[in-house]
Amino acid sequence: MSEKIRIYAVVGPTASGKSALALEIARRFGGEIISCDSMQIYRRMDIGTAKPTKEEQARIPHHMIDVVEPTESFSCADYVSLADKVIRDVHARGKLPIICGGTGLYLDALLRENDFTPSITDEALRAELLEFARVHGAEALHAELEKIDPESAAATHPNNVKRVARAIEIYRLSGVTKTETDRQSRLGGNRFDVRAVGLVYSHREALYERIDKRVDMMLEAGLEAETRALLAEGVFDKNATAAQAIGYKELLGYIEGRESLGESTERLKQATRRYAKRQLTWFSGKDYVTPVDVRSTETEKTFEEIVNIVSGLFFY
RNA sequence: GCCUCUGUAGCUCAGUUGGUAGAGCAGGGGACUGAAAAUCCCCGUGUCGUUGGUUCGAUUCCGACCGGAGGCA
Repeated sequence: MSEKIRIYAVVGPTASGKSALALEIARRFGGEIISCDSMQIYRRMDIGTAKPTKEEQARIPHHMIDVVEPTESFSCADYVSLADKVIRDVHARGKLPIICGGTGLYLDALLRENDFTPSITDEALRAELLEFARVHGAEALHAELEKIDPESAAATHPNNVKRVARAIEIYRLSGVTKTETDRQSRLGGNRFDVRAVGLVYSHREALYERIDKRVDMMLEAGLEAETRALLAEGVFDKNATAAQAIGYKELLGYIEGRESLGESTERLKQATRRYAKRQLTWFSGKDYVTPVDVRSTETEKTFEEIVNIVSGLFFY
C-alpha cells in the first residue's frame, strides 16, 4: 500500500461561498474540483442547485456534476465509488483534487477507508417496511428492530421511520446487524490524507441574507421554468431522490396554483435556511474540518483574506 | 374634538375571577454509516405600552398619558 493521496476539501453550508473559494484555490495551485453535492449530481437541475456555470466549468475542470438523470436513483455508495476513481485520476495527472460541497454524508463516506458492507439495498423491502409502519405505526416497526438489534433501536427514535427501516433492511439482507456493520466500518482509517476547511458564519444573519438574495437571483434566472421542465419529465411522479431538492418542490405550490409566488418563495428561503443550519451542525462536529469564520458579528473577511487563510491552511 | 376597541415572546394571539404568563409560527440546539437539499429529536423570562393610584401584592382593577384600529362629527 503506497502513501495516501493528499486531497483538499472546502465544505460549509449552502450559499456560504464554497464554490468561488474552491475555484480560486484550484486556479492558483493547479487543482480540479470534485463536487460533493447530492443534487448537483443530476442533469438539468442547474439553477436550483446553484451549479457552477458553464464558464466556471470551462475554466477549471469540475467532476461529479451532471452524472445521472433526475429520474435515476443515485446513492451515497455510488458517489463514493465514482468520486474515488475521479480523485485517483486527477492525482495521477498531477493536479490537486479539491472537494467542494455541502453533503456531509457523502464526504464522510468518501473519506472512510474500509467499507466492509457489501452492496445491500432493496427498494421493495424498504417500501414494504415503510408500509408496515404506515399501517401498524412507527412504534410497531421500531419494536421489530428492537428484536434484532436492540442497540440500534435504542439509538434511533421510533419516529425516524426511515432510519429504523434501514437498520432492519441491513439485517434482513446481510444477516448482520447495523450496529455490527457500523462498528466494522469504523475500524478502518482514512481513505485519503485530507485537509479540509469549513466555512462558517458565526453571524448567522449574514448567511441568511446571502441565502435570501441567492433565492431571488435563482428566480430571476429562471427557476420556475427549470421546475416546469422537471415536472414535465416526471421527476415528481415517482418519488425520485432528485425531487427532494430544495427549490423545486417549494415552487410546485405556486406552479400548481396552491399558493402565491410570494408564499412559495418564502417557504423556499426558509427551507434553505434550515438546511444551512443542519449543514453547520454536521460540519461543526467533524474533527477533520478546520473552521474558517467568514463573518462574525464584528468583522467580515474579504474574499482575498479567506483565500489567503485557506491557502495557508492547505499548503504551508 | 368626542366615543368604542386595542397595546402580552421576533410575528399572530390566548390568559391570569389580583399571587409576575403560554400556544402556533419564526428562531435556537442536536442526531446522522449506501434515500441525506432527506429523515428525526429537544428547547418558550418576556420592563405583560408608560406612569400614577387602590392593595400585603397589579400584567390583571381605576385614572392620566403615549401608540394603533374603527366609528361619530
